[in-house]
Amino acid sequence: MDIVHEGASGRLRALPTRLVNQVALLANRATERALAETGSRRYHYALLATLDEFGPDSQAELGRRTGIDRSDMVAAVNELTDRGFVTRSPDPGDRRRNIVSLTRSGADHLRELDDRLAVAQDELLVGFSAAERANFILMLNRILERHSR
Amino acid sequence: MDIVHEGASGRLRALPTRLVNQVALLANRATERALAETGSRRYHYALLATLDEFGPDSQAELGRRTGIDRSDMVAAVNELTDRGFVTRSPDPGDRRRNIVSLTRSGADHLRELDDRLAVAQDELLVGFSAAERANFILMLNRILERHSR
DNA sequence: CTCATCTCAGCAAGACTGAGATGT
DNA sequence: CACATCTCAGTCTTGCTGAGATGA
Repeated sequence: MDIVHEGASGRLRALPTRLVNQVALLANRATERALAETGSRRYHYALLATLDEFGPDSQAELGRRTGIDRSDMVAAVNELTDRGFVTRSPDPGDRRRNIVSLTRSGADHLRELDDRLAVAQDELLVGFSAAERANFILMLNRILERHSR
Repeated sequence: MDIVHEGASGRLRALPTRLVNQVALLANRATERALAETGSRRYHYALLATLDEFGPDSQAELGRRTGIDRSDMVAAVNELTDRGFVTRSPDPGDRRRNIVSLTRSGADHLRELDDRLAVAQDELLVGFSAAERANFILMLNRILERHSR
């Protein structure tokens, strides 16, 4: 969908559910541009960032923390193991589980993604002061909090 | 994707491009619930609202105003004509064009969609004061304006 | 037995591309 | 000729469902 603003109807310009979608589209374009040459997608970043912060975890738990569906997790972890960014090994204490761990090279890759995504944030929020940006993040988090219970 | 907030990593909780996507997911769920029994989707609403505000228009122009792709416009207009909400007729002045017009019954349907979508907005923005809501809409519109040029 | 985990196959919506036919 | 419009066929990504196999 092309981002329409100038010629759009008043109803549409005042409809939060639509505006959020239009902005999400911009956000995704910026993200895709930022990650284009890395071979990674946003869900790869979510996985690496979560492993970095919480340490090795089962696929099910990673799904809960990142929002990635159990169905899509398999392929995502496969892709990261193929590139040497994570390892997958059976949990000795619970043989249903795979324990996914971040490798050194995965941590390096994560840092590169961090840098590139920072650019995408700046692109999306051009013209926002630090305070406005913080406020925007706050409002989004408030909505998510309200709906996560 | 399940909306994750509590257990998510700090990086992800502070990443606007991701937060916007998560909120868009909530927005879409609310919209789908709201429109579920109407037989219409959000792009139908965008079309009807645009026709109501700007009057009969060609498919190409409707695409520009709503952001619906030329490719998807054909089916969308078909669906609305099948339900009697719009009519499609050749433009006598430019025979490449189809002129799409809102019918009386389409205008009635639009009003019903308006009501239902108002509920979805309230659902998405529960707990927001009128001022906060206006501010949120403003920030989203600022982002869209910055990127539409 | 119930429940959790991992995996696979496949669906649906939305955004988008390429190309052809028609007409300006 | 270049260009705009409408249409069709098909792709890609993302979020999701259902079901089977394994094991706690």
